[in-house]
Amino acid sequence: MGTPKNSLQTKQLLIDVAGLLFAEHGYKQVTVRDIIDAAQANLGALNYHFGSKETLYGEVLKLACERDKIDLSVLENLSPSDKLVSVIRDSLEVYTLPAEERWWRMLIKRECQFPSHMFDTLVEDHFMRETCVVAKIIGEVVAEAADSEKVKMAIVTMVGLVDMYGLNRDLITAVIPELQGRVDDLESLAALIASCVINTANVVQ
Amino acid sequence: MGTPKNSLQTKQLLIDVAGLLFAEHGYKQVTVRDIIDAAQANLGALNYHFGSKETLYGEVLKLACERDKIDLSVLENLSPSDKLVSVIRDSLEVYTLPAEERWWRMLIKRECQFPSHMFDTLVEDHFMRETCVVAKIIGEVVAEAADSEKVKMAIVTMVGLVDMYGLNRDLITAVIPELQGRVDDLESLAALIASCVINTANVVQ
DNA sequence: CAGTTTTTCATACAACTGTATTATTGCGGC
DNA sequence: GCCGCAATAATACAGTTGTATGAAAAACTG
Repeated sequence: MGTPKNSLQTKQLLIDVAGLLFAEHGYKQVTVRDIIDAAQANLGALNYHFGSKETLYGEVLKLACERDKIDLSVLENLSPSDKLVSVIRDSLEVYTLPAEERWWRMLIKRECQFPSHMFDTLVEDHFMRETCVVAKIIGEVVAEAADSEKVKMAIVTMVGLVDMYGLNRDLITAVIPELQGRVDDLESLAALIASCVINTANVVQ
Repeated sequence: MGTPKNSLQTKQLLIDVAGLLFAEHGYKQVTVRDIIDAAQANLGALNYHFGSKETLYGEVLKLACERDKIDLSVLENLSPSDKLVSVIRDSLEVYTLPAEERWWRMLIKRECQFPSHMFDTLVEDHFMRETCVVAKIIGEVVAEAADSEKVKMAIVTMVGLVDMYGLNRDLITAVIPELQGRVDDLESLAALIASCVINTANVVQ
């Protein structure tokens, strides 16, 4: 027996498969046997590479953070307000992708729903950075300092609405089926959210 | 042995304790032994009254829906826009209460995060009804029909922002500690959210 | 090719989890 | 006072879970 594939392949595959499963069903709901089955690997392999389920989760979350970084390259040469709409649209778009291509975002949300020992790391290494990126963009649009409370509140509004219209799109259409077309129209949705973000910055004093 | 308290007391206590635990840690994370320990009851009692953990959860969720209904009595004699702000403030206030007095809201959110076999019931028996109540209030404020898509989108914005500023208040202050004062000022927060709700209805066409 | 290291595999194990079983206790009606 | 019913208690059990072990296979090194 023992038909080892490339070691790095197996390790990376385990992380990827675990990420998908953790994101979809939550950490506790997924067993190590679910993971090795989906990865067509062996219990020993998981134990060998990671030692424990918890350690595996740590590596999964680290990968998720890397993949979830905002892509700034597409924003060059855009006006401030177009940058904002673009960032929002891209963020919404993530939720329309098949699960295999967006598990990292889901996983990060799960970590916020059930904070683990990695939560503080997530805040410091990921959210802090991403928040700064968004702050600069919004600051330009509303002509305020990026570290002003107006802008910071606007960020919160943005995240809240992106989560609602993106993450909870199934909930929305379950309760209000007539909105199906609305939540599918990412362009209009992004414009709507952007206007609420700007509105927030204007209302806060 | 066997020092039975009043039967209804024990059953109700189990539901209440289970609700608190399920809401805080999630269904799967809580074991039946956690529940009976916290309720100072016995495994047999749980099995006798409910037969299974899943059935217990069903009763817990049903209770949660009852307790989460919007209280309309405080809204009489208020102007439409004051009604809206009042509903938002009350909804935000829930998240400032100690866990024992707000587990029902948390539990309902958890059901949305990890839908169980009860999800459809939750949508039909709870969300549908609550949505209609809010729709009427918003409809009055923006002078649109309660079943218009403008109003329906405004509801989504409202829920999204209440969740963000309420449910995720710990996340907000972890990432942006400077906003501590902002998320504690429910009155200003309610006004802010209301303005975004109205803005949504105006932007949507 | 030989020797070493890395990786995989099958299996074992103790702890935990939901549920069932059986006996025991308290209470109301006669 | 006693009998039937409702409720509680202690224990048992089978299935699952995360992790450990040791042997086998592959990959790498010289």
